[in-house]
Amino acid sequence: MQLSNTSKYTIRILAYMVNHKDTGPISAKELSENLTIPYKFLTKIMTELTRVGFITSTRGREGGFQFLREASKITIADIMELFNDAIKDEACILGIESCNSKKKCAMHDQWIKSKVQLQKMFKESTIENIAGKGDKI
Amino acid sequence: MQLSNTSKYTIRILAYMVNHKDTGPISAKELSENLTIPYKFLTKIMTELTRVGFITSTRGREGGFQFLREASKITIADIMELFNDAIKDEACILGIESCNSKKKCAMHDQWIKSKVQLQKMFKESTIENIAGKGDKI
DNA sequence: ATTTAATACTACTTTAAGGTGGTATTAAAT
DNA sequence: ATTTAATACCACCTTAAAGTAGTATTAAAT
Repeated sequence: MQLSNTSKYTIRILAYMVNHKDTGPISAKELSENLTIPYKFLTKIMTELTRVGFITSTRGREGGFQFLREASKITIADIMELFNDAIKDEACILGIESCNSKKKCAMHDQWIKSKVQLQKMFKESTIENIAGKGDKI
Repeated sequence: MQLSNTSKYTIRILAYMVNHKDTGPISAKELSENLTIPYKFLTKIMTELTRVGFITSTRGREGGFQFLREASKITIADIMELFNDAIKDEACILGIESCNSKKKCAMHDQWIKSKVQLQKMFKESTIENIAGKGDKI
């Protein structure tokens, strides 16, 4: 019952990028060192984030990554979606295919309540608005 | 962001057992067939549930499994705990070791709210009280 | 006693996530 | 032109969860 490492890393990466967006492209090296994320794994993530258009990359010396989509338009839910980590509407907590409001699993009602609240939270949390919060850790 | 298959299976198994507790021991075969859980994987789970004292087993013909601990004393949180699936109090959603109320990660406040609600839900849901609910699916 | 139907145990295979290594490509700085 | 510091790509390794296979043990029914 937790996020994938890939989603966790991505959130921290993008939040870091918001907090350092004035000084030109940010390199994978800087991100890896400051966020203690394995370099090679991080570059794989960055390439993917570039591919889907969250960020752009500039190759070569002085290159790195910058936002393409506005940070206020990227939600935690978007990131979870990207890495197949999302809580889908139809997802049954007991993994039952045919579970829905007409034919419920044993935990349906409890779970619906929690699920809606979680989904809302993840959807309302944008990279922009979390980046300012929290301490530098 | 979901339960492990092992936890999902266990919840369904124990709920089924509550709903069929009058007719003596329930065999792994019956559980496997009625819940469409792979037989061999299910027996592994049953052995574990026996080992930790949720249920007892009787070997040999006419044998099977029965509750040892009362179903009203087994919560979803207990099951998640057993299979290393629990949402621990100190668990940071971004996976940061040193994250706590004094030194917060960027998502700390949002997550705390959801986390508390989830933990409460899982703790208050006992096998006994979910077993009666839902449709037979 | 033997058969049958059950659990228990041990070891293996498969799958997906997480992580690593090496090389090609790119572009600024020299 | 060459060096240097960056991303991109491709293939591999590791780990843990999920699932499978075979055999030993147990006890009721015959």
